[in-house]
Amino acid sequence: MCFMERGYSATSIDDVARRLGATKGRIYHHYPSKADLFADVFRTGMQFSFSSVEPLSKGPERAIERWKKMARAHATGMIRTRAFQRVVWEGVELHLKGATTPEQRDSLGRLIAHRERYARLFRTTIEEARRDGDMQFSLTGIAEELMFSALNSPVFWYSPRAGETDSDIKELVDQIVSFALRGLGGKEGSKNE
Amino acid sequence: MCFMERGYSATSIDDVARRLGATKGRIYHHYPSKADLFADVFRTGMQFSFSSVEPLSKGPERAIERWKKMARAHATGMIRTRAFQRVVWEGVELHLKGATTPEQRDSLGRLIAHRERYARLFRTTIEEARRDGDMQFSLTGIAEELMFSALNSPVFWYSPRAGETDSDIKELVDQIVSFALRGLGGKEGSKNE
DNA sequence: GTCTATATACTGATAGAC
DNA sequence: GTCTATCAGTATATAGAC
Repeated sequence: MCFMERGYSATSIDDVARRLGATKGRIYHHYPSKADLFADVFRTGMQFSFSSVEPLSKGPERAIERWKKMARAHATGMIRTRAFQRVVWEGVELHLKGATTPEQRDSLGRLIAHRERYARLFRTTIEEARRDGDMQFSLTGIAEELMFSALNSPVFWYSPRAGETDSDIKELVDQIVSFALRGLGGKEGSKNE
Repeated sequence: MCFMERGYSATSIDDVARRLGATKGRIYHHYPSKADLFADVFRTGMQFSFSSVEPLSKGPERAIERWKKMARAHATGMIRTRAFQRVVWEGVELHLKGATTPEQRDSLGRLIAHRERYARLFRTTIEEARRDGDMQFSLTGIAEELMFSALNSPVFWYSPRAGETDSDIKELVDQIVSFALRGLGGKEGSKNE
């Protein structure tokens, strides 16, 4: 499933096949419909994010430091896989509107549940940070939306500059995470690492 | 041009005509293509935002208070016209990718210029606030993107609750603006008004 | 100016040869 | 399992009657 890192929705299934170096027949042999293809891609992407962030939430550091690492990993992932993330965004917007066939309900349901589990990683870590006195807020629904809006935003506005290094991206990510942290009401303590 | 406040892209031109109470012929009599229709709608929406925010940038208050009013007006507008804004977003994403016909280049160019003027309203006001000592940051490109990401975000996550009052929305907007202000590094001074 | 066909092109999905 | 047709539906856009 490593094939598509650029985009398929709003680009036809013919395009997908072409990029894969094959034809539609192959795709429809594996997936009954385009929506199912999308669900699989979406799930793969979510699992990738989850498995890169989840370990960070269990580290030995203070909760706020764990949150910072998680947020950095998330934002960095968004930048690195932005083309993919855009497609996911588009697909979610599309399939959430379209009256999903009843048979695809639980497929969509599982996807949403997975996203919820992912959000919970951040929520519980922030709750710990609040108990540590490093955050003034608990993560209400709105605050959570605002936090992810900031961390996800580079998906839409980032575009690589010529000769950009990894350390440039690291600095970019630091700005994003700092913005979100300050926004949430956290203290921007010592620069670790 | 008051006709569409909900959505037209990804909903066909037939739908637009139906909602207008007419047929395709009329639309194609006024606009040479769907892209031109979109450009006109987009421009109208931008001018609406601009004309509601621009006066606020010229008030007598301290710059940071003007910025707060501007940000509140912007966020409130995003919530109130979220369906429209979603369509605009979708259309921009679509038309920015598609190899625009050379004849529509300057149409798109003017649109981008208008958006740039709008962003400048916020930038100059924040610059003044920085000189007043109320902001630590000047508004770099990244900070600007993050700010608008936060202020625009309710377009995607807000949905009205049953029995929601204007004052509920006001509180919501306050949370959004506070998040953005803190994120930018501003002091969250006295609650005015 | 507005409506009713209709041309043209593209998409998701299917059937059947190999 | 993979490819080559091909169907059916829908979209933008156009031509011509009124």
